Amino acid sequence: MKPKQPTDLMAPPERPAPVAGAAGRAPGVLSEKHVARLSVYRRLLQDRPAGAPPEIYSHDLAALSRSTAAQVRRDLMTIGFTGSPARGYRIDQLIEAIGRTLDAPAGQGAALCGVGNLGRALLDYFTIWRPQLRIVAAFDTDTAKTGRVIHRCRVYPLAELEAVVRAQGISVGVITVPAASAQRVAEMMLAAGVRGFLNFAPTPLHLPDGAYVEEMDITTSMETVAYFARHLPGAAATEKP
Amino acid sequence: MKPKQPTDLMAPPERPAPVAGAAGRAPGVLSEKHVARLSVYRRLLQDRPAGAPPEIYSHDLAALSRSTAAQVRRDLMTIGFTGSPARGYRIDQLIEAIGRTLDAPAGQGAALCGVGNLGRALLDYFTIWRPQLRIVAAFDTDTAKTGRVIHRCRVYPLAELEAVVRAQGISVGVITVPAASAQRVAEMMLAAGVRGFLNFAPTPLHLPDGAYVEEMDITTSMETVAYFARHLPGAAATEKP
DNA sequence: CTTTCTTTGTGAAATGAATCACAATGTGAA
DNA sequence: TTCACATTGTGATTCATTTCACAAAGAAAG
Ligand SMILES: NC(=O)c1ccc[n+]([C@@H]2O[C@H](COP(=O)([O-])OP(=O)(O)OC[C@H]3O[C@@H](n4cnc5c(N)ncnc54)[C@H](O)[C@@H]3O)[C@@H](O)[C@H]2O)c1
Ligand SMILES: NC(=O)c1ccc[n+]([C@@H]2O[C@H](COP(=O)([O-])OP(=O)(O)OC[C@H]3O[C@@H](n4cnc5c(N)ncnc54)[C@H](O)[C@@H]3O)[C@@H](O)[C@H]2O)c1
Repeated sequence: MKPKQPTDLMAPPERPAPVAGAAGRAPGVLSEKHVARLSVYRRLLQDRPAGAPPEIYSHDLAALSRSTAAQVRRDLMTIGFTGSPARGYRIDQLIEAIGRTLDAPAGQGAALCGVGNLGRALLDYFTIWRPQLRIVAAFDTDTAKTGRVIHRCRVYPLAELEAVVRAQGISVGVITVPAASAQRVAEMMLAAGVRGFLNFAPTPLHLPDGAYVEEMDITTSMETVAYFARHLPGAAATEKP
Repeated sequence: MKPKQPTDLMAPPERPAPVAGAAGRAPGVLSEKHVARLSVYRRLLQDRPAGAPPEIYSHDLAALSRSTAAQVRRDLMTIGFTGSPARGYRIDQLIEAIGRTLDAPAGQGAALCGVGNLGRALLDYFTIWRPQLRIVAAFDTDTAKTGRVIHRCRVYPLAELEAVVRAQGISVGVITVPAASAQRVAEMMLAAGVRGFLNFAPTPLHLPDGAYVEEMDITTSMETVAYFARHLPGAAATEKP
């Protein structure tokens, strides 16, 4: 009946507890929500049609991104970007300012582990990607897949992970291996110097502080959507009457 | 200089504003966060090894799911599930209780639109899926893909969407078409009766209240991970010195 | 030049979510 | 049977995020 963790001899009762991907942010570092919204703003602004005006108001950017005008202004405030009351925000400058915050000046490399159905789709998707953040190496245990180049990305055997990650200074890892291997592969990447993880396997990763993990849990997202499809205001619930 | 939205003649200044997928929840309906965590709890409990004990403590479930014991207890409280102070929570009963909350008693059908790289990977992934929530139809404009059966799922031409969705009472839509088509395809699905959307296209969908949308923005997730890989406490930032 | 707009930037307030902390519970050991 | 103790359930509290609301700015019209 003893608990696994015997009430931590001399620490306060309940665990310090990780909230999001990693431990509490350092000062001056944005929150996950801010970063995510800035990423969306930038993409929407970059995707604008050619003839569009060179400025934009907070409420127009809000409408594009399903946000609110106040939220947009707050977000831009956090990166110290200012506009003019009469003309709004300069789009080209805003894109650049977001880039200064989000992008690594010298670029950043990512590695993908598990070149299966999903891994190949992602490799394809990210080839058409800006040089600031690219998948520069892939790894798999299947010898039918290693040694080849898929979607311009070389696929290495897993044994070479440490060497390749170190040599290329890769800091981001994308995990698309079966659930049973995800934890082990993540630890290998961490040991090789990877600091940020995007995990598609349906198992939460357990990594120490000093690693940031984002769970892309498609199963949970699907279940969430299904739940709200039934519980929306005015939904007669898809249940037998 | 006139704004697109002329300060809403008689509504309060700034828009009511959608926060998450849809409008404010009805009373008695869980929050997105609660639903997402419950989904994770259930999957972790179902995936337990055979010999594991039939009960679990909040702090053990918390450790599995990267949550906290207090959080777990709160979540179970919201669905009215109770355990015993001495033995914890009965796992079989808990799985069932979560199912009563998350699953539609009569099952729920989903449709996938866009059978490309990502769409095929998802079809494959969701074939091995419990009957409570299944992808029962796929749609594409490419005649090379329609008429066939991929991963046990029939692929229909887009023109048949309305008829098939209505006939099968499909309530969930998965969007994996190119960004330029996403909004149009979503509107078709909505018109046919789909209420919940999982959008993989890198453009936010604009649907009226009465639809729930979850954006699976892989690009943004990737940029977020890259950002925190550089800004973790103790990260020397991947920038040239 | 002055008036009339609309918008920005931002303290202050409101809302929402996570955490704390502890009384109540009940089990197993003595 | 009684004691000791780890865990549950939950009100209260803290923390984070969003929204409100308004002073300040500046362009256009008269
Ligand atoms: N396919 C999807 O749409 C989808 C959706 C959500 C989640 N996922 C998850 O993503 C992961 C991959 O899915 P998939 O459909 O691509 O599976 P898959 O079986 O097609 O691909 C897995 C790949 O990983 C490789 N692999 C296995 N063990 C490995 C190891 N230890 N190191 C390196 N490579 C290894 C295999 O050789 C294979 O190429 C799974 O965890 C799955 O649950 C997939
Ligand atoms: N591949 C990935 O890993 C990935 C990652 C993130 C986001 N996405 C997004 O998901 C979407 C699909 O990506 P993909 O790589 O599978 O692209 P893809 O080009 O391989 O597939 C697109 C499919 O949609 C079909 N299609 C096109 N227009 C259609 C329409 N109006 N109605 C129905 N079907 C239509 C095409 O025939 C094709 O089969 C894109 O929006 C992409 O940006 C993909």
